[in-house]
Amino acid sequence: MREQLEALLTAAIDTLIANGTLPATVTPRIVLDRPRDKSHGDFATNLALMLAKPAGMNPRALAEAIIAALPENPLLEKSDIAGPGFINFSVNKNQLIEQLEAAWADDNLGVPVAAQPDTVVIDYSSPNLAKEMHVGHLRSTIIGDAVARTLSLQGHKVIPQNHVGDWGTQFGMLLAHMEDELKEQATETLELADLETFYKAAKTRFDEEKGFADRARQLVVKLQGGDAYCLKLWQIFIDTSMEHCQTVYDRLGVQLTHADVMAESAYNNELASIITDLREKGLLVEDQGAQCVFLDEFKGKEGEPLPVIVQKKDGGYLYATTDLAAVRYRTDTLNATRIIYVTDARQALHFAQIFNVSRKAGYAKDNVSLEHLGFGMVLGKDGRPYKSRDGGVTKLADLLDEAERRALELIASKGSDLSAAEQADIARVVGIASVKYADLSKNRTSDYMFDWDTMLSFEGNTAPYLLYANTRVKSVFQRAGIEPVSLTGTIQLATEQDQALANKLARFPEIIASVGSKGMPHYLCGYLFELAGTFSSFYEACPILNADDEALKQSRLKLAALTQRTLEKGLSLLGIETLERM
RNA sequence: GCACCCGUAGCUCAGCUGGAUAGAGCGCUGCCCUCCGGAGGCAGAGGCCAGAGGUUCGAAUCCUCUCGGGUGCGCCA
Repeated sequence: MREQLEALLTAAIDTLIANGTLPATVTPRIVLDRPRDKSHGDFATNLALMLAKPAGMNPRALAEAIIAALPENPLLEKSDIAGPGFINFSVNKNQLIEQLEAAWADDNLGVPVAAQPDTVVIDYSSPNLAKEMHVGHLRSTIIGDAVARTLSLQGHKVIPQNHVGDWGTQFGMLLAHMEDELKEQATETLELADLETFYKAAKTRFDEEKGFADRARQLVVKLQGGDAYCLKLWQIFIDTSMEHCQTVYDRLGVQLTHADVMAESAYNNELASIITDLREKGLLVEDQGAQCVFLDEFKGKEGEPLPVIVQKKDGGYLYATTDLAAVRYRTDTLNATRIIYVTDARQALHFAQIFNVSRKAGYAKDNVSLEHLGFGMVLGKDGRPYKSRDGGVTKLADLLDEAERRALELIASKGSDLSAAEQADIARVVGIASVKYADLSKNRTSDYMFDWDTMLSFEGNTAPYLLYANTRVKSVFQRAGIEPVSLTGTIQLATEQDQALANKLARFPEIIASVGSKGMPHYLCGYLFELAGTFSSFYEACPILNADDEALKQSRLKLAALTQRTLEKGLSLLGIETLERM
């Protein structure tokens, strides 16, 4: 609907340029607002105000000209000029109904399939396998998953890449500690029940035990030199750690699988050629023994160009090198047209540099979009980075346990008549959903405060509220014994509330479009919350099963079913499971 | 020192590429249960959008400066 109107306006502007009303030099962005005030119509544009100056016209006169130049169309009921020169559009009611009927018949609820699908590589989660997943990995994992799902729905080819850290220097100390543990256990397989404990033990020995650190360094060199024994130990560790990750992904309802893993180490064989290539392209400069690419766009402490170091003076490679190799692989081999990185906002400079070098080296041509979707930190109620009670990092598995435990307490306290098993399952869904939704509903770019009470509340923009709203709509159908698919009548907009709900439902596709283009899942959360609220008002004011006549009843059932499907689809795009009862 | 992000109601947060009277939720106050799940609905109070300039027909939004908070900046990732 928005797209249709944008097309109409583009046509109108073209007409005005063709007939000389507007200078050919203007290339206006078509900006359409959804006015807050209903008296301003369904859409509004400030085009006339923007173009008044270049056209040398009075804004209101120009607005009239734009309206006159709009092609004949069934979409608009009327176009009014308001205030200094806004154009307010009212959409034809039949068009609104038609759109909803189309959405009704569509599994994707009217979300259009991209005309020119992108091949989107989305790099997210990417934990360091040396440790167990902790809160720090939560945001990347679930934001990335939500964006990936949204892009898939839009018909893009999505290639998730879990760029796990499996090759850092800390693997030396882990291998050294592992070697000793294996000797003690006298087995081929190592029980790594608690990776975090194992890591801490190795770290302690590295810091305190004499000789251990040296052994660790030697093992790194041997490992990176391809020593079979070291590789074997390393592989055992990596496999175990990956299994831990997969368990967390499965619990979180994140779609990542083993097939999406493209570890750092997978690029090992490419690193030398990256250096050679950069040198051939004249981008490489040796500085203090290190191989660097200097970028004029980035200034260092003294205002001098900042280097990106791609090879250390000892010959070792760095994460910048690996990231460059990854860009090349993603464009050359995966044919990406869009590469998205969902990482901590603190890595903004790093990615700006990588993107810059990638362009200069030709790893990413102009037709490839490189995007860093940064996100803020998870803070505790004290405003400091979120920590567990003992002050250490919180393991993700523990966090999810606590979420489920708290959800179960909450459900039990409501006095449910459901069986213990059902309650446990509901608690699982509600607990996980609450953690994810609390995160996804916040603006990605800012830090947010992690607060159990708020996220588990049934009031406000929370997962429990939306899950409840969804089941409540479902219950209308259960009570009436009606299958939504059996509904026959067409939608009618009998009252203000029917109309308000219809308008809200019709906006779903444009919300999806903005989530997909900006990688901002919180737009969808805000929309779902508004939709649930609009439904509540509708539900309060409009009898459904007791509607005045059968046609109205059918219409309202259809609006209700559409609301339910939209909620469920929206939540599924966020990677959130829904419930039949709660 | 330089760079990036942030500062919106008592609290937690929205505010979509500048747009019409700055919005939610919690908390607070007051209404609404002969009615499909009250885990609701309706209404009210609560704001110098950190501050000062500037650009514009129009600024929470863009530019400059100040104050306050966070983060990053050549051989970790």
